[in-house]
Amino acid sequence: MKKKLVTSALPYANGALHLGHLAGAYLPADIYVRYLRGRGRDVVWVCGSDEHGAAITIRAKKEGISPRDIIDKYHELNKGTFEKFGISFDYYHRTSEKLHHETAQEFFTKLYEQGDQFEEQTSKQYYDAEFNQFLADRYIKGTCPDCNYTEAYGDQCESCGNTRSPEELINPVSTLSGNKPELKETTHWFFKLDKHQEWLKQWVELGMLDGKKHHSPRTWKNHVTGQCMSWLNDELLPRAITRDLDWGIPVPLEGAEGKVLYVWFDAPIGYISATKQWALDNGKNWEDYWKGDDTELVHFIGKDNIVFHCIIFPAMLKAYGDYALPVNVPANQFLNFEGDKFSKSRGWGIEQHEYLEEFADFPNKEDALRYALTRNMPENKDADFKWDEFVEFHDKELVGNLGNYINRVLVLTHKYFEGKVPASDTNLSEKYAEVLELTNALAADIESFNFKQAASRLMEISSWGNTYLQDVSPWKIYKAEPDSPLIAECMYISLQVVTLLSALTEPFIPFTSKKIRRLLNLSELQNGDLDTILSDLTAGKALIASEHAVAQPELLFAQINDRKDDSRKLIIERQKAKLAALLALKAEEEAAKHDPVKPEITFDDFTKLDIRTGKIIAAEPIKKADKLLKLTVDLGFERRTIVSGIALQFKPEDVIGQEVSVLVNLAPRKMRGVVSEGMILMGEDKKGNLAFVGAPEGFGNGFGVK
RNA sequence: GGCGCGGUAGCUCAGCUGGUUAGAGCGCAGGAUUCAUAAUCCUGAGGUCGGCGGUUCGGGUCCGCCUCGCGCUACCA
Repeated sequence: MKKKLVTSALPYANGALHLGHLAGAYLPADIYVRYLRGRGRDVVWVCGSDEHGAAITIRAKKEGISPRDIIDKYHELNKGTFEKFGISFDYYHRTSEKLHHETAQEFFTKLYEQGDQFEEQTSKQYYDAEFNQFLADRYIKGTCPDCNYTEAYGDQCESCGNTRSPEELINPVSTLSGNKPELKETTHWFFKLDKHQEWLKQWVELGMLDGKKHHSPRTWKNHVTGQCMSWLNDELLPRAITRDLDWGIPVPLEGAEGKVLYVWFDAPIGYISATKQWALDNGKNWEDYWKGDDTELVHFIGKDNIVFHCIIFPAMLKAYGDYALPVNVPANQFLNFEGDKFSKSRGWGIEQHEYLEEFADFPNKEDALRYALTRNMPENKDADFKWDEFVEFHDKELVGNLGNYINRVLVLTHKYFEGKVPASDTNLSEKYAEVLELTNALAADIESFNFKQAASRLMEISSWGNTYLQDVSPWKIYKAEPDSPLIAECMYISLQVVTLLSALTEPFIPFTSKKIRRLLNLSELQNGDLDTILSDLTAGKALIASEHAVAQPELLFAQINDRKDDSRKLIIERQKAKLAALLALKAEEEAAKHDPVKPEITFDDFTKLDIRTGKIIAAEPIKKADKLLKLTVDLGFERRTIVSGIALQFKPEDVIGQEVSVLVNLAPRKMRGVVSEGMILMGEDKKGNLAFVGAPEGFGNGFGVK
């Protein structure tokens, strides 16, 4: 069996993680790795904090603390929270470590020395003269040309959500000095991704690498292959891998002072440095897990990371040479929260550590959440986390099905056999048949990354147990014939199934698994134990021996909708009340929202605008543009072609004859190949509905609007 | 406009390379049972598999067109 190297996306050490993150890249990996350990596989699972990038330095500046303060805080928080949820990384590293800096620099240097992997490009970028430094996109603020939001960043406007580039911003300002930045030339290194396009395509589409079969593409998820192919069928472009910034990994070249590796270049190398550190601490050789034919790499990520992990990082690894490429990248889609995206700024959703605090008095809260997230994992499409579903999974499946089953078996064992596993000469192979089939299916589900289905198999197994108990009904037999061997047989088999469940639950709900082991009075599971149990099951052997004494029954889960104790229910009610309050607040804000009044201008400014009345006399759609209409406007003294972004709301035939106001002295601009000579004035309401602003019918064309 | 993913019972979702009467859980209706946390077990009702057309002996499953949802991307002077 080959070694396995498993990675989970490195969390950015600039904030806490929410439930969606857990369900996306950490919980599935944990299930997978725990399972592999149980099967006795040689597996290493690494992760760590991603601690570079401009977002961290900007935040530090804003809060008057150092970047180090921020990354230390969130590294500790995220690491600790993962531990509390039983997320069992072998190593949780951080990219600010010296070992990582060295590893990333060495990686860069080796590619650089090959001569044909990188190219230098010089371009003009904004520069802050006072601080003597180039400005990363995030360091530039200005007015968004789309929505007039005055605090838009150079890479994105947080008000309208559109992506930006710094040059588009109106009145750009450096966030460092507050001055207007100047454009200045700077040189950066670009990774020539285009060089790798051909083999990448072969690799993703056919699973072929260097003329050999590397993996079966059918085992990859549709949306993963799909997104990769949409990139690979297009033209890949060289990507900048350096930035002008003072926080990060210095570019290890002469004359590259003030430049660092771009975070996305250094972050995935974090998987390598984490493995190195783990190997150092455990007396292993990291290269055994990264290089050669005896190892398999699997990346667990969210869908936003697909391109990095399936195209860019593999290209980097291949360019370096020797490294194994991932055999699968089981990216999950996104988890929403009660119908909307998780959003820290809007307070929508719940973070992992918040959950632990809010549910402090909820018994088995870790497994309750792990289970709910697993059963509703966004494996192939976006999913929605709802408290009602959380309650349902908990009370119906964990309590009613699994917990109840185990309790029934233990109670009956004590009732009829003084807490000892009875003896029986039944044919286990025969009795195991259906359970074995379900168990094999569960294992296959995990190995093919179908964790949602695998979790439901657990329920099928305990459901089989419940049905079996019901079919035999030992309590009925007991009334007529207390010494019947059928009772012993039934309990003997049921105890085997409970023992099996103690191991099968481990990857999913490890805290519960541990409890079940304790109730059965069996030792804690070790690596490889699951494998032994599965082969015993296959061979029809006993998993728990006759005469073995089990512990006193104890409930594994406390029902939420409990008639006698509403404490758990109240916790859920509190969460729901929070949601209702947020929704009310949202509606209120929505109603009160209005665009801020723009900065004052002079009358002279106003008179520069030449606005005239006009009438649309022709209109036609523009090819390959959803939102644009090509309009011909009669201004009385001339006719003009004007391109207007109204096609989503107005059909060409509806606007002909429309009276409009036109800004006529606006500089012409070409859009989708059509030159627009002016702008039609439109009113726009909160929902984006548009209305023409024009003189009444018959007013006449070409008159000034003042 | 381009690209990707999805549209299957009231709800949440499974259905691999096409093959007999389309499945599960929850919910609903009826029944059984009392070992068990009002838990469990059985039975039942419910779907023209988004729409139209095509390939095929046969299509939820393949192809084309259309439509709706989500995401990325271009365009909103």
